Amino acid sequence: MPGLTALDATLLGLLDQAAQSGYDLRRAFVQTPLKHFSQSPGAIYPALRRLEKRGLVAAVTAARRGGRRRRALRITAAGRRALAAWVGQPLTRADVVWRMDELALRFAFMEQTHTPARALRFLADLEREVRAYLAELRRYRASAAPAMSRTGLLAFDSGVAGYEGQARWAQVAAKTLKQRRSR
Amino acid sequence: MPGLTALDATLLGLLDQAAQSGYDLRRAFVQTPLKHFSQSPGAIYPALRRLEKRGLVAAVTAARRGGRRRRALRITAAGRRALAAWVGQPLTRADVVWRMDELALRFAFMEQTHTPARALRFLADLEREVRAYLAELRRYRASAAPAMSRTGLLAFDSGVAGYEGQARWAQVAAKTLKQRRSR
DNA sequence: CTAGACATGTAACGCGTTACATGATTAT
DNA sequence: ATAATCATGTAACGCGTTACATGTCTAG
Repeated sequence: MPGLTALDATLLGLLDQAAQSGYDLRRAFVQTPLKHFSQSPGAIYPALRRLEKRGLVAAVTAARRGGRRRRALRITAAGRRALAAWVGQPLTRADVVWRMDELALRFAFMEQTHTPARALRFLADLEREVRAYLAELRRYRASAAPAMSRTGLLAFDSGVAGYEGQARWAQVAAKTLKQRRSR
Repeated sequence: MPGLTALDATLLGLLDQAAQSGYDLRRAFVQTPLKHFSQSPGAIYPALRRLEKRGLVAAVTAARRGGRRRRALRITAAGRRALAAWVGQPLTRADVVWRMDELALRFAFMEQTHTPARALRFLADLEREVRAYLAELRRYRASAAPAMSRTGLLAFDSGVAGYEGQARWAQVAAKTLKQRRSR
């Protein structure tokens, strides 16, 4: 069984919240900040087909309510397991370097698939990995800065600032989760 | 003439700094934070081929210095024009939503292709577009927050914090460029 | 003379994007 | 009757990733 793409996982996560049609899902992508993760029907419909073929989603009795035939989809037990596995993957340095936005998605769906304690561990792992990568970036900056252009250096610093923000966010998010948990 | 991918543009930008071989370029990707933008030879070599076919880069007399044959490449006049056009594209909302990292790249290479005044305009455009998008995100948050899970909301806030950081960075970078310019 | 670093590639595969194509229903 | 909206797709195309395949020079 191959893994899930970020789009696959997002679709599963939304279907886990409520059964709905491909059109509803597409609207959720287009009309909300989820648009960041795709919005073209040429990606969403084929992805749903693949998920159906793998048994991770299934069609529910097609109600037709105005418009054309509606094929509402629901997530299956196997689908929930696949989503949980995707969310719960070990957090690696590679994720931090290449897939930071996917990490945010994984955290967003964590409440649907894991315990709050697990979410806290995710945040601790994230902060650790991000700070380790920050140290690497600062070492690189110290050695390469003299040869870089001004705009090159500023662009680099923008990336560093982004990771610093993520590290801070992980701290604050952990604190928030703990507070809400104790009440 | 089709556009350039981010990888195409990065290769052109590096070759604009110094003529070098595919292997040198690949090393630059693997060993520096450029790794964020790819590192596989299966992407870099085909991209170089395409650029050569389009006349944007050209081989220089192949010196062989240890190892195997080395095909050093240099950027052509057409290549510099293509790079400048890529860097100087109008900055759109779509860039902010889907291609934030490419915007950083464009700014990084801006000193090679444009005047400092143009770099300042880029930063002003960036800040304006990011703040406009932030307003949209906050409107969405206000309406959708009640229905969102705790981790979902926190993940959303991480994205908001990221964009806030970018807006602040654009301000600071502009100030820095102006200072260095007046001295 | 073998191992490893140097240097350049290719083949298979999957996915996403853009652009287009329908068909049905509601509003004017 | 026509336009717009709802709803679901497909086809072409390009690109990137992973994994593999060489060939050459240097160090031990």
